[in-house]
Amino acid sequence: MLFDARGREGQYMAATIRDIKQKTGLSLATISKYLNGGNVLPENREKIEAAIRELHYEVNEIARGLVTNKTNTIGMIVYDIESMFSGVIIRHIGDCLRKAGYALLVCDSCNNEQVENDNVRFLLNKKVDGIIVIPVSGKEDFLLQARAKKVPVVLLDRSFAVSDFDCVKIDNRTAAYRATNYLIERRHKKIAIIASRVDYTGRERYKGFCEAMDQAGLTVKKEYCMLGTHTIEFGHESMRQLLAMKHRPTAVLMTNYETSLGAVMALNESEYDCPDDISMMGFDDLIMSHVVKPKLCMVIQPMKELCEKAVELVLTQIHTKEERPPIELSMGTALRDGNSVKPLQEN
Amino acid sequence: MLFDARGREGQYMAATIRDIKQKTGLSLATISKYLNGGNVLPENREKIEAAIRELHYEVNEIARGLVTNKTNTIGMIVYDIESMFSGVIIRHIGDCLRKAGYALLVCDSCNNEQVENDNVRFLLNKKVDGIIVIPVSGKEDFLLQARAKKVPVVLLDRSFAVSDFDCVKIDNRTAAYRATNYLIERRHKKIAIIASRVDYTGRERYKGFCEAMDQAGLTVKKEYCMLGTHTIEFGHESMRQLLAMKHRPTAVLMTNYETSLGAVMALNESEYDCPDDISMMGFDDLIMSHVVKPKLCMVIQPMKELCEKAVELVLTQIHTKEERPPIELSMGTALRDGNSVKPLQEN
DNA sequence: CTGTTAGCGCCTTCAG
DNA sequence: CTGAAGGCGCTAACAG
Repeated sequence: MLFDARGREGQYMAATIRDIKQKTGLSLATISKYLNGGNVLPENREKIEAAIRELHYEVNEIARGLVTNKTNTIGMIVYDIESMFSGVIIRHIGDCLRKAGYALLVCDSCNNEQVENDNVRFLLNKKVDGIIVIPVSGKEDFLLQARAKKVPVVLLDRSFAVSDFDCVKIDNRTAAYRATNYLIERRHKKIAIIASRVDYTGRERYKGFCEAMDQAGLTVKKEYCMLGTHTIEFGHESMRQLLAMKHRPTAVLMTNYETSLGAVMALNESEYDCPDDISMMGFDDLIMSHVVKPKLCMVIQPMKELCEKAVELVLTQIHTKEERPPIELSMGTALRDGNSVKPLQEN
Repeated sequence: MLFDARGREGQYMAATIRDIKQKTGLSLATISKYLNGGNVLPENREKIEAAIRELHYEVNEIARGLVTNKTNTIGMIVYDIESMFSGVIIRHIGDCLRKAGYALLVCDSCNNEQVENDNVRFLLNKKVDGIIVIPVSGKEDFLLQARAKKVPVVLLDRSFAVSDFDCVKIDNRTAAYRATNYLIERRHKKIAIIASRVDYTGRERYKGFCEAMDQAGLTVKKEYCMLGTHTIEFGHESMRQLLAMKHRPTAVLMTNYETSLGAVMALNESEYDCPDDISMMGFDDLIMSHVVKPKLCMVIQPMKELCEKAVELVLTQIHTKEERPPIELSMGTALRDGNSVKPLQEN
């Protein structure tokens, strides 16, 4: 049995502010003030610091949080932790937050709205100061609990049709519009698209695609529009179907990372060659474009900037008490060249 | 200004156990007991449940944790959140934990020992009940703080040379040994290896490689041994160098996911073809093998089982107070066939 | 089964 | 600048 300075018994008890009170003879208030950066007489400061070293004292953030109602922690909810997209985002968000003196708490929604909902509860329970979220779908109900508790929320990458929350994303419609135009300019007419119909982002990209086609006087063939889930599987199956068609498209636009991956897989398993048999244009460069041969043409999102802005938004929400209307930031994208699109001849 | 039942004022105050005491006329103890699943008179239970609904009461886990000294939360520290390997692990760990009624708190070490160290502190501050960690390197110093506080720790995938902590991993030496043999059986003699010298795991795999070579009477050429960091960049640069050699190896063994990725990238950028010009064998199937052409031969780790065991180990540590010597679990691997290894002719 | 009384570890008024 | 007292929200003994 161990007994500490206060005569408590147990396996292990961390030193508390009281232990250092006992050691220094100072009052709790003085010590607390020191811990929070207040002014203390030099000799007292000495004493306190010595005691802290000696007792290996560390502030109990839980107890502190209980009274201050702050944790200096931001929660992040990603739709799918297995997606490389999530990994990159988390890395950037974490970096920004660290610099700002905040910690990050990550949750995985497993592409499941129920889990997503639980995640918000969990973070709220952990009393995070704010939440950054890449939602699973287009429904924002699960965020209402945060709103009710006045916890700042920022949407990242995927927003909702009409949203009441701060949001940082790319201009999805324009991005898809330009990517489609890139194909059209190279004389492609039979263009297919693989997009998510689950999230708002996917639907926006689909619209950009249609706009570009319409504007070029090209008809959007219904069987060329593969609208489904935001998954590798869907990308794979869609590409498989497209390749099996009697009238194969000459080009395919994959509008997110997962479906891009799946489509490439399907192509590799087939007897067809890119770009000779079919041209491909992807979304989101995450290493994969370098691993795959030929190098994919892709729409590039400014990941780091997106994250910086998202962090900036939560932190300002936290530091300004007054309510303000939600801010929606829309950033531009770039088109990165590759060898996966073959210019067709004038027919 | 809002005033709640107790006359407090402020922007927003969650209902507390006291509010429901006021509403029901019951004592704190009774309510607390109800909340913790104790037996309460039916009529009182009614009252309490009504009050909870009415006030939207939710337990404040922070306050609860302060007194129980438990959080029902496990911390997980991964060496690099951008690695798909991390994503897959986190998903599985999260699933297991959820089923067991525990929450997961994820930290990214950014491949940086300093950050790794901070992460442990962070988790300890958050009073997690246990920690599962995939370490950055072979040093275990950063875990001593956890040990000092008697917080259970389990190492996953990467262990240390001599470790004092529970650990779940694969039999790295045998895995590499078999992979090498696979190449040797196909008459390869000039075999190169790309491995990490940073972590214990990498060094073990290197040993397995050497053993197989020795046993087959083949010499391990020094310039064929690329030992460096566990990164895409290193894999890329190593493969570049190997391909540029006058006496190119006929086969390359990439001993982890990151270097496998990098090596494939380098190959794609080169004028060489796999398996005609060079054969390749990778580690860790994470979709990539399907995206890459030709399909890679790979060593497959039982990811799900690894995670299940890791969770099992932390939870038992948590639930049994007695100290016991550390357990080290070593699981077997499988070799998955592909088209990336060309059998050579009898020379 | 219920109520009372102490804390958990810390911060924050207020006097001095 | 310092000290004493009260409370954050909840649980854990005890009595009854």
